[in-house]
Amino acid sequence: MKQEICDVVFVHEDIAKKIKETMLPDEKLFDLSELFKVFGDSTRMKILFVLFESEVCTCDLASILNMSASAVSHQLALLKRAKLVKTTRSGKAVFYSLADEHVRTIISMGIEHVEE
Amino acid sequence: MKQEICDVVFVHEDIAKKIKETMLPDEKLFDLSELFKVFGDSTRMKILFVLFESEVCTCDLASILNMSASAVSHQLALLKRAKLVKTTRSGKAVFYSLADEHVRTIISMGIEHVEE
DNA sequence: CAAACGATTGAACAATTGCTCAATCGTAAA
DNA sequence: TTTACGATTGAGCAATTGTTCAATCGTTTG
Repeated sequence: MKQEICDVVFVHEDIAKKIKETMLPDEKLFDLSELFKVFGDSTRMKILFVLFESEVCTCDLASILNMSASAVSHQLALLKRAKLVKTTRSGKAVFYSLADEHVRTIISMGIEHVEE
Repeated sequence: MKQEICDVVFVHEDIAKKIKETMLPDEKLFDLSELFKVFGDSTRMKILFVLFESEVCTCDLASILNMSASAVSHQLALLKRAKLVKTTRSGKAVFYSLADEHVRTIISMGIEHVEE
């Protein structure tokens, strides 16, 4: 039925088949989009940018971004779940930093793109 | 010695000041997150991945992704607004392809990351 | 020990987002 | 011109998301 309705689908069915074969599994495409999603919020992007510059505590982040500690903490928890940041406790303060060079690379790349 | 207290806000005020100075303007950080946001949805990621492989029409995309043409078209419109894809009309069909090499690079990078 | 304080957490709420459905547009064939 | 069909669009709905608020945790200090 779909074949009758849309000749195009018919004409391109072999292409479609080839593409389906080279497609990454849905799960990987999902993971990939989930990764980008974490960078896709301006609050988190600001946080990441700050951490790109320096290791700071929740309190400082809240101050720098002019947000509540709670809001910042919620986003930090999310970033940590996504393994983009890591923590060190020092007394009452918890210091956050970027998890690895990979994260730095992604941020750098994004900045380059935006700076164009 | 990231030391005691959150007088912290006070103690780290100079750091905060420095960071604020090196911060990209909010607008750019916003644009940056908006860019990533487009990649941060699995439907759009699938579409982009298909276009990474080949130029295809809306109808083919719908077939390949097993989605309604309407749903696909909505996402394509969004991708076009973000200038990640471009179009060519050929008769009744509209063919979509990635807008430029930059987009390919971002996708490649993401795939590499996920393939690890 | 109790108080102070930075950080975290869960519930609730508003805003955003992605899909469906129905209507419509644009192009080509009858 | 009329019909067919791929594509697009807007309204509406459900799911998701980001923030606030209040309560609580963990550590240090009095």
